[in-house]
Amino acid sequence: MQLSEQEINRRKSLEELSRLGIDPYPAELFDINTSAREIQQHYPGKAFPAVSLAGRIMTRRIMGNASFAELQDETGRIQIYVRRDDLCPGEDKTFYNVVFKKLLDIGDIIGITGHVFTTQTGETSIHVSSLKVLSKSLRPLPIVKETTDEQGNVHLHDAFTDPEQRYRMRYLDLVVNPHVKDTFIKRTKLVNSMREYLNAKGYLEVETPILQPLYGGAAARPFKTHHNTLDMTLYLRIANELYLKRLIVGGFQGVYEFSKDFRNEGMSRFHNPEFTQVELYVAYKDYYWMMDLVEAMIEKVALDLHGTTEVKVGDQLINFQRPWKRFTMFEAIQHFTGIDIAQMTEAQLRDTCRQLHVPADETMGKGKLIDQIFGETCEPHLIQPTFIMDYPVEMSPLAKKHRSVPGLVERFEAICNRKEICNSFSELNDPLDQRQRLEEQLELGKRGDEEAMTLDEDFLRALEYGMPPTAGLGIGIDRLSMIMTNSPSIQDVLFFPQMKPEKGGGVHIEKELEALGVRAELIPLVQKLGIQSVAQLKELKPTKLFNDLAGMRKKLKLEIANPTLEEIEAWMK
RNA sequence: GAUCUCGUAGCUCAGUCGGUAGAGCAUUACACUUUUAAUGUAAGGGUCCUGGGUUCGAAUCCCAGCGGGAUCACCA
Repeated sequence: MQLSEQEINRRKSLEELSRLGIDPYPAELFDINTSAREIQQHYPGKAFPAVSLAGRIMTRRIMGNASFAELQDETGRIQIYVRRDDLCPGEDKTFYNVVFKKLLDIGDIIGITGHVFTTQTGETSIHVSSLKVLSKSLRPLPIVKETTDEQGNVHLHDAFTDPEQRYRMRYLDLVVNPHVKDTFIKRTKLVNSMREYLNAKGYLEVETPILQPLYGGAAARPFKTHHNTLDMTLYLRIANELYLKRLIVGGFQGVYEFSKDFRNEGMSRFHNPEFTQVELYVAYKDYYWMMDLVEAMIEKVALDLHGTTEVKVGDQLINFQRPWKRFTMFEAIQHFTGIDIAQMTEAQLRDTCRQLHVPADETMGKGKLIDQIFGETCEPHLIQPTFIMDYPVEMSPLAKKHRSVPGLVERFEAICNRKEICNSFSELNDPLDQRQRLEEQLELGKRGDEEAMTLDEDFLRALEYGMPPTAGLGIGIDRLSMIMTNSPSIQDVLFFPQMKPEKGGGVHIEKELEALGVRAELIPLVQKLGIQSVAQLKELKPTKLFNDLAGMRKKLKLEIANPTLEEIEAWMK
């Protein structure tokens, strides 16, 4: 492995610590009796004569025989004041002069004891009486500094902002970018808030299979895997709808599940291959009832997270206060375009698309055309939470037919900040109608629609035994978290968003090169040339590699013998 | 998949007309007993993403590729 100068320094410090009899990774626990936040909030109202806390060193200001450093724990930062003669009351000043000043670095984790006081500059600080190394950090931490100008604005310096680095190394992002932690804490609060709400209503939180023999409940391409013992194909679920409905058939009155679902589709600012939904099914209810529940629950979430129903998202202020605006899809289209499409035939809808400059093609049926017009002309205007009701039947094979309007289903979505945040129906519980709709989906599948639903005979069997009228709901937790935390990308609300694999970096390359007969002293040179695999090496022309290696040796001023061309040709075989 | 854009020190970024590669922080050394982006002095650190082309000469201009980001398309 190629170590940077700073990494080498830190490894040397590590050895030096061991030599001085200090275990850089001690096994025993370190007792903590407070936190940075607790001290910051309660001092000086409350005295802290004997604190013990632990955290990571984030800044250091060393001045001779006294030093300041900032310690960061889970709750925030606090300054510590370290004096030589406190740490080393006797003759031997090694622990301060060598261990603290030289062998510790930014990023190291230490535990301290001491008392809280206020410095001359007014900063609440801990006067350290003892210090213990808890974990030595071997890599330099990207240091973010902040200053506050006269207007009180905070400026960041050397911010760790590269999105790729932040997502790949979320642990670092969390250490150096404090607001990131807040986002994820809010996300968890959001889930807890919903869970409280649903539990208070007496609904049962359940778990259903992630590995499913048939994928259903949504229209999406699945991830496929294989079970060895059963020798069968299994799919990662794209939704859990069909399993939760089976539980309603089984007699539960309300069931819900926070579920990771998986869809093998494009990735974007709004799409990650695995994402979280909460799905809820309640017997003897319909979609109007569910609208009331959604309003109430999301309003509570906003209040729990922000203490108000108003949430700032980008430059919009979104208000989740009940009641939300309600439109049928036709009303929304009429509202935003002035055109009433309720009675239109397919041909008329196609004309309307042309008139409104909405892209449409010949494969689109009536339902798809309506959805297209809505998506193009209405969705971009829907900032405040709005319910859109009554969708074309073609697009909703699991929703019950509308009680009064033919061709529609009893379905609604809540749109907020131009995006769908939930989807809900009066669930289809007529087993014959359901079979027919799924068979239509099968037809679509045969015609090449990769997202068409499959036909799950066991699910239909369950419906045939009888499912009560039921209202169902799915809420995208990631999308809602984006809104509730003012995050522009789904990657900001996922700890570890899916990324392309990192390039190269195989640890075994050194051994493989050795096996080829490359001299040990030349291996770092080969790596320095950016060669990360044997295959890559073998693609090069021997003469080029020869030149490059010689050049690199010269550049690095290494006192080693250049490889000969014959030597290199031998590697290539 | 398309378009735009970026790639320079560990980090954040300058780099003029094509002419010896820069700053701050970080690192190393020394000084310093209340600092807070500590300070002062000194030092080390670079495949200027890769490959090709133009040129006496390329971080800089041209072409291709790789990687990242953004926008769009796809995503009931």
